[in-house]
Amino acid sequence: MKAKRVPRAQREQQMLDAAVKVFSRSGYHAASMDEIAEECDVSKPMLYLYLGSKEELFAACIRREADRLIARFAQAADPSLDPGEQLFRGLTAFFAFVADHRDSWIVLYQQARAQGEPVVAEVAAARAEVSSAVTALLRRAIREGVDDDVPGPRSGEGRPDRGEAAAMAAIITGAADALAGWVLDTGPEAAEESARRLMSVIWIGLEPRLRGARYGG
Amino acid sequence: MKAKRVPRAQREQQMLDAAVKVFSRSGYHAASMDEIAEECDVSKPMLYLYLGSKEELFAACIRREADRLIARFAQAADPSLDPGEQLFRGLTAFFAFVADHRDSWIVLYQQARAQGEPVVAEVAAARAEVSSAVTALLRRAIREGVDDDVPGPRSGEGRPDRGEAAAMAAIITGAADALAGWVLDTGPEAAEESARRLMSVIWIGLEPRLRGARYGG
Amino acid sequence: MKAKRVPRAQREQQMLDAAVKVFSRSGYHAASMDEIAEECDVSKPMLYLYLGSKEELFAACIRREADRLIARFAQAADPSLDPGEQLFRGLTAFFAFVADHRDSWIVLYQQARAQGEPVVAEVAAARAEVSSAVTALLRRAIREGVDDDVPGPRSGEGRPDRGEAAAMAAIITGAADALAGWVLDTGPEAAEESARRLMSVIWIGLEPRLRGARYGG
Amino acid sequence: MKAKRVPRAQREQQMLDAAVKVFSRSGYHAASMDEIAEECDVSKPMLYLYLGSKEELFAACIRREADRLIARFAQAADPSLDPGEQLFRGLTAFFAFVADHRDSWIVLYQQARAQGEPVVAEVAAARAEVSSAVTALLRRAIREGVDDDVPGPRSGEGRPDRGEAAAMAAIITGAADALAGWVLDTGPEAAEESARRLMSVIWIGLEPRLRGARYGG
DNA sequence: TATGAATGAGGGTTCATTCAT
DNA sequence: CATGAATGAACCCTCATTCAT
Repeated sequence: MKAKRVPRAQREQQMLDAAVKVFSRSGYHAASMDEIAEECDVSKPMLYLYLGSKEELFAACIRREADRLIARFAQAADPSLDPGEQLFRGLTAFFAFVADHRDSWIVLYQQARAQGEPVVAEVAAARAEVSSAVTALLRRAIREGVDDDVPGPRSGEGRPDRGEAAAMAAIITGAADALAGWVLDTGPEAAEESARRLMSVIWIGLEPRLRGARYGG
Repeated sequence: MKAKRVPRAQREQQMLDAAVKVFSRSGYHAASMDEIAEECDVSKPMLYLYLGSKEELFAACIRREADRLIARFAQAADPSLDPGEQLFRGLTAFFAFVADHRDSWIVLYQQARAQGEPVVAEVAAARAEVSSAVTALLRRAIREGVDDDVPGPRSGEGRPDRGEAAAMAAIITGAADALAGWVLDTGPEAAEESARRLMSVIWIGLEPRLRGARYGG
Repeated sequence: MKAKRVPRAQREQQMLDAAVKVFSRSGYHAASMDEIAEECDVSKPMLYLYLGSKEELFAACIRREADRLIARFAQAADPSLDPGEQLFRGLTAFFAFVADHRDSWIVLYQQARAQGEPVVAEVAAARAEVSSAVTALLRRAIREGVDDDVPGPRSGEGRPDRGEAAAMAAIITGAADALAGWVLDTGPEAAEESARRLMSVIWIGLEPRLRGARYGG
Repeated sequence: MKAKRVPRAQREQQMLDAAVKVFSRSGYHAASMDEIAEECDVSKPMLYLYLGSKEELFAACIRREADRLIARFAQAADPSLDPGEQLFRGLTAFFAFVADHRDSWIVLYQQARAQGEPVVAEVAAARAEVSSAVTALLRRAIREGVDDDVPGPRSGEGRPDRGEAAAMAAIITGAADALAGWVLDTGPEAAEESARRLMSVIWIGLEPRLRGARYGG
């Protein structure tokens, strides 16, 4: 209908905005390119010209939103702080992001998991990046013994090996994702409050664990 | 090919088996009724006669698999045990289920989340049931003070209110789901080992929390 | 609209009939599957179910029509006859086929040549079969010296080598195709008349050539 | 990229060059205006400004290439020579043209035939011009008795009527086209050699025929 | 109980073509 | 002279769903 001239770079962002909105609302498969095109007041051929295909469009969404999320987390988790504080601030940033970008997070968390082979690579890459940020944090914590003046096994059988950090990262991100979903479902609360909730459950157990304590002796 | 006469109840189970397999392999939308019909060697009209529609078929899958999962969990989490042991055994049962019924779990965890409005109700109901099992366990723990001979605030500002148990349940199930996915991706391990991993992070923190301790004071 | 039940084998033939008609009328690219479906009073999904894709449908047309044409030619060119008579009868059969199956021939001759890579293989195979029938005939003629009681170089520099027979076959089939087109454009005539026209130009020169005579000494 | 100012006449030739290349490579329908525009480093609006539409562009290609081909043929077939020599030299020029302008010939011969109603007129006109050059040559030959000192029926029942010359022209051009295609497929050879091949089959028979001889008495 | 035959509807993709600059 | 931005219209293909047997 209206044919307002807009430079390419800007149009692409509009398109991604619309796509995230629609993918979040309907899911990847149920979303139609017509719907997305209409959402950003552009004809379908423009979508294809700029973003290539539905699949590539979805991948571009994932990439953009994951980058944003990671940036927020990384910026908040200042490495000069001690690990617990880092994680707390990172999680606070994460919950703030979810509250601000509801749609982005739904696409990343709910839609991204369900796709088949073609999209999975991009998604896996994005999620891996998130996880590895946390993994890195945990590894640093393990290396440094969390807190140098606290006694505990510096190394030994109980001490979590470096590979286990990945499992812990999975646990933490999974727990954070789930809590974010719960907050979305039950009504908003301050990001700090959510982060504290999670830390209260996780960190209090994680800290001893990092020093080698295990459940069940 | 051949038209073997099979009683209805049995045929329905075959159909559900095939559907779970195909939904897990291709995802809800990408899965076609043709594919499912072929998988269980039945003509499409039979599928529709017995299960109604694609949506209803999916809902039936969710229902059956969720029931199985919950049954396993409930059976393992003997209420006469103390809460920590209950949770440990429940999680062990859960990880064993995931290992045994890979497809079922993929459908429940990865596909179910991504669907749009029509399917979502059934899925929500199923997940709610899982969560409420855990929530119930936590509430009992809170009520009983976890462990009666340990000092701590029986009730007070720090004490988690009954509503918060739901948030904790979300955290635990989310963490368990994520860890299950991690195990599936990185190679198998004993269900007990996974459960211990998770308990090591979660329970050591959860226990004090249940008595009122919070992160950050 | 009408949903008359017709067994598959028969429907497939109807579809091929319609496809040949439409491809001949509009050309491969301009022809739409809708058009073809309507022509044979069947819905598009049936076309795809039975014939696979537009490309495969076209290939199936080529294959069927080429087989028919070759069968007619081969049946007429009784190998017990002498080569000239064989060729004459074969050509007569060819011109009769073109007159009877105008559409088939248009698809084979005019459409088949113009297609890109994907279709080209099937077409090439079909055309090769036609050419090789003629090539075989010519080779036999060369081997037998055409007519044993006529003097001429049995073998020698002037004698066409076996490879050259392929060039001659190309010439003959090309000439026949072109003459068929001319007849279609200028009005019908008896197949025998067309064959005699062609033989008058070609065979009178071909016969000496087969014995080694060349233009330009 | 860069917007070099180029005078119209020259730009049009560049466009036709590019169009011939692309049409030959992809076929008329599969060729896209984008592809053509890119091939000659010009924006699409310029194509439309100068050449009008895809159809007109194709017609312009046909016209230009056909003119070139006819010019080569006419220049070589010096009317002062005797008909056989004329045809031989004309064919040699033709085969040389095909070898030099592979793309042009593919468009003229393979693509032009397959198009639907709108383009067909231009193509028919071009082909008619080619054929009529040969027809004129043959008519002159018939009128002159080919070779005045050779006995034969100057006129009579067997003598080919003037209309039949068109059929012969069709045969010759068809045979030449087919042989050109065969040469393109099987590897290059001198244009003279191809012409001699064709003359060896055709002319040796054509010459008597022009004097009234027919196959089958 | 069981199925081969059939379709309405809609999705992704591409193309020739035109403004506005 | 030259173009980046934009679109209406079609086309190929697939799917959930239903008759008629």
